[in-house]
Amino acid sequence: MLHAVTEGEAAASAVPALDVRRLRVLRAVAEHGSFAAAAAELQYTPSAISQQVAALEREAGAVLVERGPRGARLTQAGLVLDRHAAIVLGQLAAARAELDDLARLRAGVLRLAAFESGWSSLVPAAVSAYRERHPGVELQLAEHDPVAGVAAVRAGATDLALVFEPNAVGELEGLQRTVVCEDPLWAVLPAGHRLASRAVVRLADLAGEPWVAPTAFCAQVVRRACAAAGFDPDVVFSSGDYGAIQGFVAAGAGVALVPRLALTGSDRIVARPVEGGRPSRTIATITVPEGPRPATADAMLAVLREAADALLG
Amino acid sequence: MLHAVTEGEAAASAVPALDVRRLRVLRAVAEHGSFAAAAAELQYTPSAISQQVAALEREAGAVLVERGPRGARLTQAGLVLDRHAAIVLGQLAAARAELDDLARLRAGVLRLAAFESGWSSLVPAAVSAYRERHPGVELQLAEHDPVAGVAAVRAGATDLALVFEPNAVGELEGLQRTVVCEDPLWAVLPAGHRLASRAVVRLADLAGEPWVAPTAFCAQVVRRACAAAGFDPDVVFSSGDYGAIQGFVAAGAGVALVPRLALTGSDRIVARPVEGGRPSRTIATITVPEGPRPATADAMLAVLREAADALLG
DNA sequence: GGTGGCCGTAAGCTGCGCTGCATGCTTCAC
DNA sequence: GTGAAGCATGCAGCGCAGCTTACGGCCACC
Repeated sequence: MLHAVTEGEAAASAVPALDVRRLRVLRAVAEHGSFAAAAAELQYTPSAISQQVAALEREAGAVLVERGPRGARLTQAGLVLDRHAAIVLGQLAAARAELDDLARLRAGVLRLAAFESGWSSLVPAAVSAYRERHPGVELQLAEHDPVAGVAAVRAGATDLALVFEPNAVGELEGLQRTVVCEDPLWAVLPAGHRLASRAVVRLADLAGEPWVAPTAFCAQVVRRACAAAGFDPDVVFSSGDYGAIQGFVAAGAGVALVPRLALTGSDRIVARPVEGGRPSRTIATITVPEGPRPATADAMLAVLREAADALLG
Repeated sequence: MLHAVTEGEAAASAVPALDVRRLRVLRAVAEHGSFAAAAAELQYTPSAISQQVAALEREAGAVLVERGPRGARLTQAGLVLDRHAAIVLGQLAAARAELDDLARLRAGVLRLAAFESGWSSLVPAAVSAYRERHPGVELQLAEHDPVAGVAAVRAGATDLALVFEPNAVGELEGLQRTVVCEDPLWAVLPAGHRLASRAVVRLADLAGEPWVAPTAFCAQVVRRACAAAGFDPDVVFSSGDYGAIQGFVAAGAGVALVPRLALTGSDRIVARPVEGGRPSRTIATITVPEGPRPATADAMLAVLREAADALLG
């Protein structure tokens, strides 16, 4: 260090900081009325107490303890410092308690970002279970598409992003991805459709139908499935919302592939599992790695998995 | 130490205390957003910051800082601890400020115990000047005879005892005595007395008079003065209160010796200096020694001396 | 007048915590 | 693609804070 000593350093050396360990010693002396008794409580020798108090008096710039043959008693300055010491030590204890609450999920925050169709069943079920299990944790919920969700995690704006795949998210460098479940795509047909009576639908049988397809991020999910079945769907309508898509199907506009967790259950449509290839989207969570990640996020991941298991049976 | 390790100790070693110096480091990291910048502010090397934060995370039992290639960012636990750290450090600063106020007499308490006749002129004058000079200091006043005053100082119940001598106070072991002034004894005569026309009275001339004398602690003061003048006063009335004594004299009951600071100034009596031997009582303060003594007491001693000079001038 | 309890000082040793340097990683510029 | 810069981190080394032990002075009590 070649720099000249700054004013700050000079002041700091002239007025040394009050050492909290020594405040603890002062409190023990005040409580027990003698250096020897304080030493016994703190598992030190009386000599150590004497040195600590002397050092604290140097730091405080005042005599804090009146020594007598019958023990020790605090001076006015000592009483003042003792009062502040009680607050400081109490605050440190409060800090430790809150850290403990955080670790044990009795307190804290979870900021969750989820894609739109997650809100139809998975997220509500998980949030409800989470609130019941960890009532002390504050939940802050937001809707983000996968790309925005990952960006939010990277920016520190959210703790856990629920995403689906395939998506347009690029590299996950420095982040952690954990699979929640495989969400199977089911064929959705108008109630009177010729294939509506079948328990299972082959995707190739829908090759010639008019299609209602999702837009934007969800588009890839359906397109890949159809490509795997060997055809390119004839899209007559499209929407970014699976609810709207199912509405179009109910109106007889065409057929669709919809993730099971996004099904609405209207009686004007039928939803059927798809055989051959078992098309699905993957639902996963994105977080920062283990260390910096809050415990509230791990707990939410567990709850999300349980909710998915329950919903997908 | 043969005792087994107690639970408290085991817990203390398992959960080390949060070090306040490290909280300062955490705050700097939070403020500047990187270990390197925090190191620059605190005049440390980045390595030291890294080690301090690592140690603090061990103490806290949680990861506090999310390290990235673009700097560092606090985790939820880190933010919680940072919030508490702000309070703790603020409280320490407040403690230092209050100690400083105490040393500079902008705050604090002075507990003053004074003998009865001190209240007639000396103490009111001193208290008035003290309040004006140190308005931040709280004054707690009590009346105590010299013996009780010294006992109160010894017990820590008062900071400064105003006493007179001679008195019945024994050893002052471990206490400090400081003379405020010599308070001359004046002869007090009824307005029409045969010696009332003299500017100065010889004590021996009053040997044959009927006397009004003080009782208790003040008795010695008068008895010694008369003994020094070669006679034993013929006491016809006595009272513990110099005001009452002067009332008796005004009523013509006899003559008296009264300290000048206890004179009332009635026009039915005359007070005259005494020549030969210059009898007096000594007014002094009793305190604990220099170190433990609050600065408020030293200031009061100075004010008492000034007030005495002004009154006796 | 001895004895025990109190606090204070001196000497010595342990361990914390700093520096300095080298390393791995990422980002940016050319 | 490659070099330079910035960041965090691990390791060796060393200074110093702060503990213990030992001893002394002081006072009260027996």
